Amino acid sequence: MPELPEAETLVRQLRGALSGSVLSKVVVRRKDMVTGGWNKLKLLEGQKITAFLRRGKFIGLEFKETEFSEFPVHGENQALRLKANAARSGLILWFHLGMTGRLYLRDLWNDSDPHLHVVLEWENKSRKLLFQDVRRFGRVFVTSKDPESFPEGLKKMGPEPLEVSEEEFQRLFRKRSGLIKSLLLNQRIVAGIGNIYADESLFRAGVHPKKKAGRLNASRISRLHAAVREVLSEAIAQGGSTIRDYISLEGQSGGFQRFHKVYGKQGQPCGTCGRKIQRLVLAGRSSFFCSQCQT
DNA sequence: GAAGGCCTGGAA
DNA sequence: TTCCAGGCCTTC
Repeated sequence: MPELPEAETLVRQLRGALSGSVLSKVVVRRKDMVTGGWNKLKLLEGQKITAFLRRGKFIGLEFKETEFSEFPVHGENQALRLKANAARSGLILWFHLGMTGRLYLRDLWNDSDPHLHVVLEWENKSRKLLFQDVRRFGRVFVTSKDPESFPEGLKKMGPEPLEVSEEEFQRLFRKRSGLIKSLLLNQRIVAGIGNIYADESLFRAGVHPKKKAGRLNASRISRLHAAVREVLSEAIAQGGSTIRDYISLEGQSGGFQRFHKVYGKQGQPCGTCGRKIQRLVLAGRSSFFCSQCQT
């Protein structure tokens, strides 16, 4: 459920709360939540955050070795040399929140919480950054700054929907045989859209979720492009949507769920035409739509 | 293109 | 007790 607007909200709040902070301690409480070697997180201890990134639904904290430890490492200690080399190019700590992942700040953490997987402590800061995930669909991992080192999911991700031009958007969906909603959810085509914002965007664009993309004419794809951008921008302005699990860095709920027109509203009247909102299952997920307004 | 599996808590 | 939520990957 944390989709692009929720990730963007968290990134903005992280930027406000942790800019320039030095990571003093990493506690990995559940190693299998970290892909590609949990001990790589340990390399980040002593490093300073230099940038806050978002790509699709992924949240990235970019680190750089602090000035003191930037001195070249002499001697035969391989681990230290590797650490120094890695640090020189810059490392990124990535989070994907899956469905129930949470990233938030707290002074204290509960050692008996089985869902608290990673704790990050900061120099001169009492608050810790906690990564919690009940259903464990989320992931944490470290890469270098070089996109070639990114895992497939990040490397092959499609363009950002808030940046993609209309021409490119047309190209992405034109002549495709797949169902439009499946394609919207496909991160390799366009990044960051999940079930909620796919349904809301399709409603706004007046497009039925089971419409084959290739059957949409240019003006309808154009309308969908605009709808996606509007829905995502408005959701960001509202701090995302909280259906059940999502909370912001400060533990607040999002506000955009109040503006949902179809998601989760099966049986309720459509705000535009009054017909009952319907639900169908597509690619294993619920799809909510208005059969009158969406064709 | 569909379906199953991962995973858990809460609803039916 | 069973079912359902769904991001993402694998398998058919």
